[in-house]
Amino acid sequence: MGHTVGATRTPRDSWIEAGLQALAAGGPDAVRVEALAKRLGVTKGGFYGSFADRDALLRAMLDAWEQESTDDVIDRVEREGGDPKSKIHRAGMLTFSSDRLLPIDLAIREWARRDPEVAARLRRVDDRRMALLRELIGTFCADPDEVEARSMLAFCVAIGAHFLAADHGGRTRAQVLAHVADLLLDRPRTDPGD
Amino acid sequence: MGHTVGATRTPRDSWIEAGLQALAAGGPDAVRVEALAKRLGVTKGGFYGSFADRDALLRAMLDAWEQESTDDVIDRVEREGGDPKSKIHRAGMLTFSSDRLLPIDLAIREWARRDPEVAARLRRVDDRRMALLRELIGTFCADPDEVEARSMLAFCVAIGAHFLAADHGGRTRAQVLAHVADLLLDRPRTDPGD
DNA sequence: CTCCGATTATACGGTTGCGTATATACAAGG
DNA sequence: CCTTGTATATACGCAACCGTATAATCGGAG
Repeated sequence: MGHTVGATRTPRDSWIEAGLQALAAGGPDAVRVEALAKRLGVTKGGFYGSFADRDALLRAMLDAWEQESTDDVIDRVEREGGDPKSKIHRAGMLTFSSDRLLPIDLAIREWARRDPEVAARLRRVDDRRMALLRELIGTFCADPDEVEARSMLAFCVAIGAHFLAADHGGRTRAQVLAHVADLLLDRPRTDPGD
Repeated sequence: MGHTVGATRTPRDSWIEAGLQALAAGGPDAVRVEALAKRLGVTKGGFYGSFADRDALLRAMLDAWEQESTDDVIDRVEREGGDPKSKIHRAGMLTFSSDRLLPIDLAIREWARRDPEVAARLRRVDDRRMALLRELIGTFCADPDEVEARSMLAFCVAIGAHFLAADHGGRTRAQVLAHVADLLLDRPRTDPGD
């Protein structure tokens, strides 16, 4: 009876990856089954063998993203070591400078404002990232309230810079961000008079 | 011959306002002519008397938003006076704490990432807001680079806080933001040793 | 009251997208 | 080579939405 394994011709992961690319490029509304099929060079015929419906794909996409942008990133940051400041930089680079993860992250942030289930997942991810930030900033800043404020600032800049359209009066965005990093990650100053 | 003015039964502004509400709630894709008509208690019949097509409505919505969130806000901030710090707070309140303008602003920010015309409008608006921030922060901070960095930080927090899902370890979001405001808007410290 | 012009309702054709049903093509077992 | 099970192509019904065409409706002028 059992003839073979029946290796899917276009595996489940292909749909997920194409879906994440579409999400990054055009938001949740751009994740359309037929468009993904076209992009993969097939028709939607095989889609419903791997997923019950479009919603199942969206959930699988969120699962993949959550995995990739928490465990994977944090593991790598911890494994490669370095001082706190360079760890923060590396964590930021891995998620917010990756051509792959950054657009997905931003799209999911927009999505989360309108879908509670997505918001819950984003909360889990952001909590882990903030915990990492707190831990690292706490190594050179004593006041817990100020640690929290600086972590919030660092996180908000990492995200907000991509939603901000303003110029900086001759300066490069990168130059301004370098100065911002100085303000947040140098000069421990917990209180005037040290 | 001229019989009357022909006052539109559901004026152009009604469509624009309904469109902005839909945009705030569901993004650009949620601005659908028939849905707005239903919301206004009419059918789409009269829509095409006020607008050439859906795109014309979208442009008119952006016009109205640009007007309302630059001139109107800035005029009011300047007219009501006060010290720089309270002006910044008032400007922030007017745009980023308004139940009306805030969701529209965030939706347009998402939209701008995918539509160059929207991005150009957002740039105009953000440039004016940043100019105001620079001017106000410049009143108590001497170094122009640091003024720029602090302005960037303030703006990024105002936006980013709404895209951030993390908790703050027992603290309220408002408490953290208060400490953030202290860091950014107090303690002029341009250099250690003043 | 009657007529007129502008506004809106209704009906239509075209497009896009989801999910299902049926038929075809492919890879491996016998 | 033929059988068999799975993956995919094709075709279908359904719904939402855009923009247009035509008919009904409303408010004021005469």
